[in-house]
Amino acid sequence: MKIGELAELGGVSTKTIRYYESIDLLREPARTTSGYRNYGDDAVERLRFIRDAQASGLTLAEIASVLELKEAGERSCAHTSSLLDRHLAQLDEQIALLKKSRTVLADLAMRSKALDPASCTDPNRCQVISAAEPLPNL
Amino acid sequence: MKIGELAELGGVSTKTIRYYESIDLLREPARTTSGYRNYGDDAVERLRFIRDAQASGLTLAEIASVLELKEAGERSCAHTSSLLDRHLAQLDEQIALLKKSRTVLADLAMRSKALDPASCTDPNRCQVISAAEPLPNL
DNA sequence: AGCAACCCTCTAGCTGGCTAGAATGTTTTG
DNA sequence: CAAAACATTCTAGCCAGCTAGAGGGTTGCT
Repeated sequence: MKIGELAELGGVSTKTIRYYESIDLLREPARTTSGYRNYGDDAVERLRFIRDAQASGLTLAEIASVLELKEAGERSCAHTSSLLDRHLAQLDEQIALLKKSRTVLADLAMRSKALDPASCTDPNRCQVISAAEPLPNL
Repeated sequence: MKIGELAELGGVSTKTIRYYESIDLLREPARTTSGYRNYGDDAVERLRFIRDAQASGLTLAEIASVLELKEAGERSCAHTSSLLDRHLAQLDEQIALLKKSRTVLADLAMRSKALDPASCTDPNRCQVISAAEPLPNL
């Protein structure tokens, strides 16, 4: 199958496929005599795996490492599992941070509505924002 | 005050200050005869305002627009207020998305531990990941 | 006079995940 | 047999927010 068909089946663009190849996420496929990439059916599987793994929050680099391990004959799911665990922890952290931000931001928004605009005179300061606690880094 | 001192007081690097100037977030300061940037005390306020606003989740572009309005003599906090409201909505959306992702990811992680590794043989697929629902885009 | 610590401008690169376009070659369809 | 639809490689750019380095000049102290 040619790159266009693979792109169609995998739900990505041909450019994306070539890009994936360039970062060694997809192996170089066979070529036709005229130089066109010629994929087998397994390429669709692999592409979909990438898409699903990406949707699970793994970066392309991480996906590459999973695929590499699998290609090397690694039978265990431990690597994938630990990646997932790590992402779960990150996700929790992120959610906590966002919630904290939300609290502060909601506070700011309320304050901005209660303030007297006429008292807002300093061009380098904003009462709404300056008066608030700084948020944790996102 | 010279750039190094301002950087120190503002908690950023001198490179960052020059960068902010390059994107018109900071105005061009006066210069000494030898060409050094020479800041007044208000620069510290402005830099801190930028930092605080950034911590509130505003992008540098948005901060620039707030500062621009203030410089133009805008007395009302309406702009800032609406920016904050918009960010609040975005934040809520983001949190909801992350929570959804978290649920799916936790499910995946559990599944990966319950699976029999020996049955994981297809180098292009991973039972853990392929079996799951795709997550919403992050 | 020498040296460190500061400052200047300018260009280029980083992160991640692509996307766009130029210039060219091939395959398929009518 | 011509046109369209596909394919190729290559270079360059996007987003945001910086950071690094080259190759200089200035300031302040001894």
